Amino acid sequence: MYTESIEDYLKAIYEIQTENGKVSTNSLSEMLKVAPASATSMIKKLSEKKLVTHKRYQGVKLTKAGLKISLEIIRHHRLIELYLTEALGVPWDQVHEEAEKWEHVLSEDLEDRMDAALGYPTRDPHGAPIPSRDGTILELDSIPLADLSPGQSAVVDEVSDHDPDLLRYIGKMGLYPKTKFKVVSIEPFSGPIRIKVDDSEHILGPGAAQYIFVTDVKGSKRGASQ
Amino acid sequence: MYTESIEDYLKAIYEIQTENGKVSTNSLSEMLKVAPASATSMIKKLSEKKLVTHKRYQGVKLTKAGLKISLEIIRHHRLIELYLTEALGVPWDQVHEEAEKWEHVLSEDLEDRMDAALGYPTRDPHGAPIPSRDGTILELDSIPLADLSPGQSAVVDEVSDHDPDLLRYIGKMGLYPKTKFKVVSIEPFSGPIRIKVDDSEHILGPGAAQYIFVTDVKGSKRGASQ
DNA sequence: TATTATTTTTAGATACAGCTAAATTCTATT
DNA sequence: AATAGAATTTAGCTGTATCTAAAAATAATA
Repeated sequence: MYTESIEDYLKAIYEIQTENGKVSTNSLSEMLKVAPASATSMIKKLSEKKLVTHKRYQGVKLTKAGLKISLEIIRHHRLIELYLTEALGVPWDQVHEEAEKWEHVLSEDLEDRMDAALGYPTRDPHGAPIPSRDGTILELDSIPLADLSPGQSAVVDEVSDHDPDLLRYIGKMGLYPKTKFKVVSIEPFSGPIRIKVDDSEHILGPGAAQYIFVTDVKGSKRGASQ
Repeated sequence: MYTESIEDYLKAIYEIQTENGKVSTNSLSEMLKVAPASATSMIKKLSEKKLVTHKRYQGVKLTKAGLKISLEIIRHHRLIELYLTEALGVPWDQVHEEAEKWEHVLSEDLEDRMDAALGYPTRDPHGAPIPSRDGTILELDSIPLADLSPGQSAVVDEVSDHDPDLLRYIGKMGLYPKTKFKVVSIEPFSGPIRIKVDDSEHILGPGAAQYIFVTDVKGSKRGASQ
């Protein structure tokens, strides 16, 4: 077994790798809220344990072994998030924080029990795919809501789970995963977006629209505002 | 918030205090499986934080503040044990180990949700009382099964939860808390005990009978074998 | 290209919680 | 009361994960 800290780093590396491609020392230190020097020394340790490859001054990349572990932790995290909402009614903006602690202490046995109790789910409450036990994960091809054009309709696929305020904001509009909506208008220059959900209209800040990913886009695409 | 280690020590001190009275450095080091010197240095730290009182070479005692924290952790532990058996079907010999890890990461909010989901229970799966949120705990006056006399009947009140093998052994005989049984015979000199549970007879080693606590004793008491 | 700015790494320190070995204090026995 | 044995404490060391400050390497800009 690895330390909690090692697990946190591996998970962070996976997430940065997936979202941004390159994983720099700084990006890690920011995500984990530690000093850059701390990230450097942990990278060294991970590298010695063959969990990441690292060329000095050139970022890190997960090895096969490192990827496996990070997906295990992410599986824990997402199963727990879903379990907490389904079984204990925890609001979706709180489950991330709880799961951050629980993911490190979940036994294989309990993982299986939760999985079964939830009916072997594939998505967490924010729409993020839950990796399978053997370490495969669904690749999403959803796009930011901000990229849609007026008149288009789409279905919410996933929302970012890091900011509870954002989640409450999104929740207030009912924009949960699998919710269908239509774009009424988009003001240019990253202006507000008017959307219609279930016949009620909402105005969405572009900051939020960046973190809502959608799929099943229908309707003609007009020139997107840069 | 206190470290996991501090919480473990406080919990151990409470348990030893309750079972044995005096809490020595050695008893702590044994229960927590650390070297005596490690216990000494932690005792020093707890003393500085006013969580225990300590006179050199004379054992420790929880302060009011220390007692409060230890009961909080024990509440977590026992709620989690019950939750895992009730909600996820974890066998009663496994819940202790899981709870040892979970107790440290349970938020107040989740504590309340589990409590409510379980219907505000007062006992854990082993019959141990669950402290209330405000830090009160039921004092049990049950006695070891080993102290009963042939012919007496009683009800299982609590069983020790530390040894999974023992729990499986007890479980095989159906001696769960609230189970009524009758003592058929007790061989002298700490010999085996014959008991009748639901019309089926079992033989119980005296080692086990020491860790099963009973209440509601009925029938005449004959001279107990020393 | 030379210089500045940014990023990353090294060096050295701190806190935590554990360890062993040796010294101290208490308890029990002769 | 003296002493042997057990319990406890002190002293000093280890490993993990963090930090700050300074040095080195890379990237950006004049």
